[in-house]
Amino acid sequence: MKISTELLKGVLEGIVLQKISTGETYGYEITKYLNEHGFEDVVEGTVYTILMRLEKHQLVTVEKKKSSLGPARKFYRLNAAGEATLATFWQHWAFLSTQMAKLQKEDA
Amino acid sequence: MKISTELLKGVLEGIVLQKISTGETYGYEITKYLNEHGFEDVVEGTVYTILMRLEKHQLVTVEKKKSSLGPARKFYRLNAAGEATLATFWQHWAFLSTQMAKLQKEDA
DNA sequence: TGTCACTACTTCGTCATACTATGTAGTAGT
DNA sequence: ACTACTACATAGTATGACGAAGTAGTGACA
Repeated sequence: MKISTELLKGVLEGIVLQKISTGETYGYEITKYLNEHGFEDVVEGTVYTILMRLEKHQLVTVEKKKSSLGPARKFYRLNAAGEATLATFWQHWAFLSTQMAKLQKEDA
Repeated sequence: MKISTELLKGVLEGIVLQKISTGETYGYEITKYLNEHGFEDVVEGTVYTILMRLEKHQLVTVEKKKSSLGPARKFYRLNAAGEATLATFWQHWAFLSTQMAKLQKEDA
């Protein structure tokens, strides 16, 4: 299913944070992961810009490691600020979901 | 709760469509409604730009009516295209919610 | 009469974010 | 050499929500 790009705004960053929180990972892997979990149309460029942003906002730490099958990978890990941002994200998401569910039932 | 503006992208338009679908209404009323249903910080300017967009995309019909306590109101109603867009919106929302719920549980 | 509060709509400029498109490079297999 | 896959980077574009400001109509009240 092709979700409108606008609907993904703000959401993708949260998903990337979530993915990183489950263990260090890198851009290419995140992209593949998203593509296999309902976000088929998310491309590398999008993921990399998010990762750059996370780094700029100091929510992650980065470590470059050589790979045996291709160029070096940049592994990302959440720091405390990143964990906090992720927690806030889920709170916002939960709140939004709740409100949306209510509005959808309203009247009908 | 103050939801990040980015998270609302695409969502607000859906909510406005939903609200209109429950009976003809106008900008000022929609704004008040949103403010009382979890979207406290949505301002008039935002709602009016959405309404303009809906009209431009021909998803609504508009009818101006005099009011007894203020300037005339522009009442909006969904047409067939609007109903279809609303239905699609809820499908996308449902899909997104489902995926998000899965990702949140993943690993943990 | 003048002022204020509330109702109601409009528009301009700004910002953040996702996407398009393209490019660079390393490794491995043929 | 060529191709495929892995991996990262970035310039430019479009979209949509928001801040801020303005315009108007009505009624209340001093």
